[in-house]
Amino acid sequence: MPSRPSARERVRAEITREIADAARAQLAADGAAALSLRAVARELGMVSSAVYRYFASRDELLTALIIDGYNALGAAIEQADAVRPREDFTGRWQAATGAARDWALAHPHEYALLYGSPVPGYQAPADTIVPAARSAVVFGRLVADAHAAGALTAPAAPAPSATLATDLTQIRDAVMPAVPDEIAAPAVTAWAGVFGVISFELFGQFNNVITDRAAYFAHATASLARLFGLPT
Amino acid sequence: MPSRPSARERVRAEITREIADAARAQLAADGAAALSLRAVARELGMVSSAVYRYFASRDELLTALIIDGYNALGAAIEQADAVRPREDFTGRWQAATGAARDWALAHPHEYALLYGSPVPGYQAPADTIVPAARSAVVFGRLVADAHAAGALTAPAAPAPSATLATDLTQIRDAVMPAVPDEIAAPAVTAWAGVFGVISFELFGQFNNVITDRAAYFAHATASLARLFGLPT
DNA sequence: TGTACATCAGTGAACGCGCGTTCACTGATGTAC
DNA sequence: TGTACATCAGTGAACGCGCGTTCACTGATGTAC
Repeated sequence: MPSRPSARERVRAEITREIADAARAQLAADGAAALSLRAVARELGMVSSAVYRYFASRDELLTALIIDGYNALGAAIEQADAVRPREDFTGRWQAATGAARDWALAHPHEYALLYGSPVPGYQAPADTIVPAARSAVVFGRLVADAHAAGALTAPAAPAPSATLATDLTQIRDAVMPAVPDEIAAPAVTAWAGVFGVISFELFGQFNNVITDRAAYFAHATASLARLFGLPT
Repeated sequence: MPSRPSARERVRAEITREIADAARAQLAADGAAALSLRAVARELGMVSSAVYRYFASRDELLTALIIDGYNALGAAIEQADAVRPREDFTGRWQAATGAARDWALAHPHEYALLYGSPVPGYQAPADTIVPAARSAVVFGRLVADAHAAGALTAPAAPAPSATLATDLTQIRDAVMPAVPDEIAAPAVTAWAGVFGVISFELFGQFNNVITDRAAYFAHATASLARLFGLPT
């Protein structure tokens, strides 16, 4: 492992990136099911077998796209959260959820790859776990910050059962330090709810139902924030 | 249009059903992307071109499966709701949401077809609109009943904006008679949230996060009910 | 600085597969007189 | 009741397509002495 990459290594990294970019463009255009190694190779003027120098299989290429997608979404949410004042918890919530929706609308096929139906025959490897959690980490910190500041009014929600408590302990340790179960549990639900609303919008469930999607989304996230006691 | 179906018509209906059943079995086994007219024909011992006597294209077969899926899910939710006492609104909510989850777990690929990523290249025709709304109708009636009985405490949610109000008027007329905007809006969000939680569970977002899925789901739906003022 | 060898990227052909859809046809089932 | 004709289900071959992956190979780039 040399301290500086050799010329060969730099070229290799460059072409690997080009392949991933071409694949991402194809994903954006036609969706994950239509993603093909041969089409990517064609796009780059390579012969299809050459791609195998860079990715061992179609699944490995797909994994790279999934990781990139989680990171892109996570980065968008992080940035939206970061530009708000730390104590403006409601503003951070609105910014973070809005960024999630904006990213999803801008990258519908990538969003579908991450949060839609699993790709048939594809098994996500362990490398995707950390990137997948990236957006949840931002959100968890927001909840933890708000709770630490005493900004959350304990929600009138049912107390989590004992079995659920062990799951919540893990979640707390990972992303929501010091947040009690009565807040952590509905916080997870609020988070899942946000993605539920985004998916409904993107996957067509709001066709013929909601026309002013942005207004509805703002209202929905404001409602969901109440679940864990954040005033909106 | 004869008053009684002829023998030929009955046979035709029978075989049409057999094709749809075989297609559904294939969908359940491998998912929508892997659904192929040829495989269905093979399964039934027909030649692939014969299927075209019954379905004009693969998309038309897919449409039939989607409609059947919405109807099956809708029927499951209807039935769960129907066996509870009419005034037990909380029980009806738990039963209806639980039935939705149970059906989704029992038919993951069908659920993915209805609520997951859109099938690439497939455009849902108007025939799917009514069946798609079937489960929402059950839920809307539950909310309307609870509101009429005075069982809903007006939720401390933000008032819907003016643009959103026109959408809510339509929704109210269609499925939630007499329910005011301040309740109808968060009710839609609660409904979307339920499917968000189900999708998170089914599509793998809870892997390494939630182990006791049933306990979590019960807690999540209890929380979500609060959004529109239903005590749990 | 120059040569010998090892590494690696990319080629091109091939394997074996499955798909949706069309079309001219055979033969059975129904209908009208 | 019996015959002539129309309707329709199902056949089999074909078209034209694209896919993932393997493999023996050429030729360029890097490395060790």
